[in-house]
Amino acid sequence: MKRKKASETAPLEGRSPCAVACGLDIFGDRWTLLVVRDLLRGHRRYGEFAGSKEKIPTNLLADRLSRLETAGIVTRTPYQDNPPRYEYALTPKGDALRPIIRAIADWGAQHIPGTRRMDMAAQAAATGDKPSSR
Amino acid sequence: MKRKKASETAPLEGRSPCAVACGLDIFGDRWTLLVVRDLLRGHRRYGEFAGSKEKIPTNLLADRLSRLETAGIVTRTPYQDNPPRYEYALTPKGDALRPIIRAIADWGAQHIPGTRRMDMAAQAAATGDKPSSR
DNA sequence: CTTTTTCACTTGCAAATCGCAAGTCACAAC
DNA sequence: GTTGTGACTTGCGATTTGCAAGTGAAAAAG
Repeated sequence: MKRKKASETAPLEGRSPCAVACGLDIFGDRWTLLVVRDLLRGHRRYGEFAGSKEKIPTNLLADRLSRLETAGIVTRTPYQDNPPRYEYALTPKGDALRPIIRAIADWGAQHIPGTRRMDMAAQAAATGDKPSSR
Repeated sequence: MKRKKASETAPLEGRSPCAVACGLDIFGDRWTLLVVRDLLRGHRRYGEFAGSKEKIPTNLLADRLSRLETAGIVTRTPYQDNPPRYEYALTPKGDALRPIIRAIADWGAQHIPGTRRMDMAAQAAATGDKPSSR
């Protein structure tokens, strides 16, 4: 059980006072922002994340979810007691990552051939962007 | 000597057609976007990147620079012949990463106590943002 | 009521990556 | 000629990945 200690709003490592550096300490890896992307798409349960086409290894999925929880980005609430099952949701702090995902999706769609922005629920609504304007 | 082959605009691994996933395959790690940040700040030479306060290990710096080069995000041009010395600069594709760095800086400054957005040269000008309004 | 599935994770482990320290190479300075 | 500087490379132990298989409990199937 990795649910050891969160010591509230942990100061993390903090390798520098730079917001970019510290942000990357939290989600700078190949999987974390992908589970955030799935959360933004409305995924709530372990199996839904594991079922995404990128096929995250289940041990990493469990690890990333628990890190995101201790980082205050997702919440983990039981939706059934026996056997204990939880569902995950973004906190406001997690939802605030949306512009980052958006920016990455924009860049990728424009600069990596063969990729496309996939539907992100309520994407336009949340940022006030017009679908037809850029 | 990691300068092996770039095979033009390589199709990369491409673990899915998702722009976010493929973007993360390129810069989804703790250091890559940090050197992009430094490039946006105007850093040009190896020593300048190595001198940033996050203290990237030099072997990783060399590796990240060559990956960024093969990804078409930075260019490496000699500024002296003997001994051969190069300087690095962002391509347009690399400069297009600016909104991502911006989004991360915004998020970090707002959600990670003790961090702040550091000056990013010509940040406002490139995005049409007003420095005094937020 | 016994067997099979499903869900949500763990565990094991080989292979890849990281990060620190030290080394190299060529010239420039002292 | 000894030291310094810039740009890397090399070694290597420690950590992290990623794949496969296992676990536990209930729900569905036979």
